[in-house]
Amino acid sequence: MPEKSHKNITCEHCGVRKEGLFSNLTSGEVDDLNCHKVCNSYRKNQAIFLEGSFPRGVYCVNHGKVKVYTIGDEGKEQIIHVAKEGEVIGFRAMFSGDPYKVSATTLEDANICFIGKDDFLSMIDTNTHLRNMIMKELSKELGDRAQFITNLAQKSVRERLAFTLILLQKVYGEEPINLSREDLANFVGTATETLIRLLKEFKDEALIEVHTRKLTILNQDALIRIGGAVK
Amino acid sequence: MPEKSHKNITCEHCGVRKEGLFSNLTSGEVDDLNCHKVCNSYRKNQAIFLEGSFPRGVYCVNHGKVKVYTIGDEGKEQIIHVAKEGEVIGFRAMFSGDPYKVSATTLEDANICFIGKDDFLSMIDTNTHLRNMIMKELSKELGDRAQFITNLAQKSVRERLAFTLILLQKVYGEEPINLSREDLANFVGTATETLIRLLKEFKDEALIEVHTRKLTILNQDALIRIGGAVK
DNA sequence: CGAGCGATTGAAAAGACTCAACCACCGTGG
DNA sequence: CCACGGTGGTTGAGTCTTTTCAATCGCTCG
Repeated sequence: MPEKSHKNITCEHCGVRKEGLFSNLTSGEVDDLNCHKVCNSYRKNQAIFLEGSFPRGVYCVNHGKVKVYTIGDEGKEQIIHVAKEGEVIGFRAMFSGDPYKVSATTLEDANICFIGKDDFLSMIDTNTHLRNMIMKELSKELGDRAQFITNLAQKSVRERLAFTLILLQKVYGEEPINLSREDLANFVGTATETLIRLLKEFKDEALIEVHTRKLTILNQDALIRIGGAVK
Repeated sequence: MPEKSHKNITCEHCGVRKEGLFSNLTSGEVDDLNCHKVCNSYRKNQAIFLEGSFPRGVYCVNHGKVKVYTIGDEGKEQIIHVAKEGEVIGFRAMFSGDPYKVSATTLEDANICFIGKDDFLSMIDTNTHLRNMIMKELSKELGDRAQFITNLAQKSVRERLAFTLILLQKVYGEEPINLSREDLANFVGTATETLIRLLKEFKDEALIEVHTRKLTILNQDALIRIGGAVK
């Protein structure tokens, strides 16, 4: 269970709303959203929802990074996406009628607001703009995953690592990338040991800077040359 | 350019409509759809749309199988999905505002109806049921791709081939699976030679029957044990 | 009949994984 | 305060899967 936040955020003043699904709402719609949401704070490595369970609503990340992943047959995680501030997660399951096909867990301490399924769906029903944003987002993610699939099938681990670092840079922005080696390996789709060896290569080639968990990209162009551009 | 069909299909009598996106329409809605669609026939290996081009509408497969794929950096195809009769393809790009992120090409002679973008979008706007079907379908595909990603990252080629055969059996139904070795390899995500060797293994183990291009599954349970179930 | 494409086979090489050991750091409890 | 245990990170060696390259085969089509 998430613990109650001491400090509730109002959607109106939410600094990260302008980026995501809930941007461009009218002030009435923002009020509506605000009434229906509940703020919760999460500790690092706390589960938000789990594959196989039934969805009760959607989660809007106010602060902190979140990994979205599936568990393979051998119990190994495959990270599909790292969500940042402003992103709404778990809405796919609102429409499919199925239980979650993925799990979500915080990568650091986080503030995440919850909007119940009924409230969310009725907002969608009445708000054309929001609905279009959702469909656009579903479509965008579908395209992203097509590229992810192609990368996994056709690129070497070295290439995929370069690609993943470029992708993560977009998530972390100015801050250094901050993931455990295991999480990074589970995103790239490789063994932890292989990942560590390749990170060292990149460090030796002065493409990245490594401070324990914190990775900084030094030569973005070279990484793009290795891993290909994010489409 | 697709050639004109000699025999137009009417949506009302379309035998494959009941399965897909356009099932459960009122008869008025079916008439509406019928007025806006254009029937085309395609030859085997004919492109329907290409990655990078701008979408003009959606395609409803009336007869024939269609591969949906991306082209990797080295020019190699990665098949993402094989669409069968009744499926609507290319609708993702209706909402994203982007050009196609995937290409689609017929795997055999096919009849495919076209519905223009404006007509399609206005149907969505006015038809809640259709809209819900679309959102459900987008969501379902997103879940499928999450499993695809996990399989590629974590399973061996042998396991992926078994999984892919089970998947393709659902597409081909009673008929034998009928793909070139190269297409099958590009779906599994492996080299053609590796695929051929593994097919022989499966044949020697009496899991499948091979007649040149045509593959029949003899032992479904064993393949599921090897490759895991389709979620 | 010859060209050409798809399918097949063999051999060698490369890439990645596994396993095992070791290190470094951190927080805890004696 | 320090020993202890645990977790996450790192390294090395060996193995195995998979790819690559090259050659051959078989069939269809013009």
